Amino acid sequence: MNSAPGRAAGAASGGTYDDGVTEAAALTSVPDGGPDGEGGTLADLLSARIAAGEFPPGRRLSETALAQRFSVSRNTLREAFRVLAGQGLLEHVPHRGVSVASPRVGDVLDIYRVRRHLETGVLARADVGHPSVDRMRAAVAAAGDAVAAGDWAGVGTANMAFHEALVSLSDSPRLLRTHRQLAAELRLAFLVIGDPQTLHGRFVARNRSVLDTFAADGGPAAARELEDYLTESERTVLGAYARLGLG
Amino acid sequence: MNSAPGRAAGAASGGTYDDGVTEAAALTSVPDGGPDGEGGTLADLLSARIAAGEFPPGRRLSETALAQRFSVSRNTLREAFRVLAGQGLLEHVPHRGVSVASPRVGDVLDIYRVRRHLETGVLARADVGHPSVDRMRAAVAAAGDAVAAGDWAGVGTANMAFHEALVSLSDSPRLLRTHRQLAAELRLAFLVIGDPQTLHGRFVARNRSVLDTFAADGGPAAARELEDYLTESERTVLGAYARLGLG
DNA sequence: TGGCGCAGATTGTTGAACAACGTGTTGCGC
DNA sequence: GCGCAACACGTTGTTCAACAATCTGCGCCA
Repeated sequence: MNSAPGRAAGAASGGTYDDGVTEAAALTSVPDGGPDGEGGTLADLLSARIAAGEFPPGRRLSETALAQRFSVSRNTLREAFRVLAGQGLLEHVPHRGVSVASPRVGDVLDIYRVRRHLETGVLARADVGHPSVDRMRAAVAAAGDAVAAGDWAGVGTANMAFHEALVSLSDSPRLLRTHRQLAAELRLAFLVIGDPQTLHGRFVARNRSVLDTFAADGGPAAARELEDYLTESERTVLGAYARLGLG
Repeated sequence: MNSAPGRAAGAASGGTYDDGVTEAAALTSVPDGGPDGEGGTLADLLSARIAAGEFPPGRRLSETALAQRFSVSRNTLREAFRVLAGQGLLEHVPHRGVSVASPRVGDVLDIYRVRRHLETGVLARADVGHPSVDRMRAAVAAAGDAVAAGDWAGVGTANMAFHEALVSLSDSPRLLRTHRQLAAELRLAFLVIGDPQTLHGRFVARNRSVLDTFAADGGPAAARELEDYLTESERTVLGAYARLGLG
């Protein structure tokens, strides 16, 4: 997977982030322990900015420019780069710098393969009375509200919260960590496509349905439904990639 | 400075690594592309040393001491720390430094849970004609040779090669990456116990058996056998932990 | 047109310095 | 003696300036 410069989405060119603006960010370097939110570390801040689309996939990140931008030293920034590269959010090529990862078709295939493997396995073995079921329910409700409000970004985060809660059914920190990384990478793929409505809008009902099946008929039945759901989602993403000429 | 007096062997237990010895390591910072081996980056070098038991689990790693030891700057070392911490090999507590991760019982449980989930799932869906089957066979043979030679470290690496080849059956880079990290963490647990013969010796025959079942009866049957195998391995590790008073 | 070499820009790394934080110790009061 | 606050020390966090190593783009020449 050489770093073919993902010039994918047209959005890449527009973002002139290199205007002389410097942001003074309050970085504590100590995790604030909050359950969610962007955290206090530079890596978390960068991660949030990437997820927000401020640095589109494929964008090259200059050390000096970004260091000035965030009012940190190059060395500190490089440490954050290593963390994010380890999470698959950044691609690091020695002597050629880092750029925001730009998932290719092969990556999308792999991500969905692992997601299917992971999520269906968890759901099939899960206990219907697990506390995370409430979180799944809350996420479904939040997604519904967001849809009603036309807040597609909110739909996206609620959708991700649903699947994260689903993986939490396993009570496995490592499974959850792996899934978080997958979700972050997948979000990059969504940014490549750049059409949140098509991507997330159709699946809020499916989330609810999976949850209902889980409550009524148990894990294995819900897992089968989830597998179809994920495959359809994969097809949607791949279709969008093909339409963009990234096949 | 290029002496490199290789005092490796036997240094494991006492581990007074803070004698003024400085090792000049040839670090290229560009991955040498080799399929195995310790690679050229500082992070890879550190990782190999940790795996070799030179820095035992729980050991605190002083920045200035290690930087001198490897003849690198503190900043460079800190970048390597971030990489390894992202892989779960090091624990990083802000303002308190990094130490070699020391898996607790809960970690062992989680690692084996994920391994079962991952490896059995892969094996159940795998194709009997997959090229990695040859690698599995080679690993089994290598393990047999190592047992015959009494080379328990060799048995351990061959065992790990077997399971890595098994996961390769999925053709999924991300699954493979996750498994590599799990294996690295598990190796730390083995270092905590420190009895390679008991841990690896018993399982070479089981590897061969799983492989034969896979070839003869297909993936699902082999997966069932593998699950029992992993559960027994987990029990062995947990038993050793309990015996050490780490329960 | 196509390859060559050079200059500029960027990354990789170093060393020193200081700030911020944790930790262990000292000394005091009780 | 015991508990507790102030202090000194060591370590980590971060910055800065500099240089080496490497990549990239451009002009040049055949």
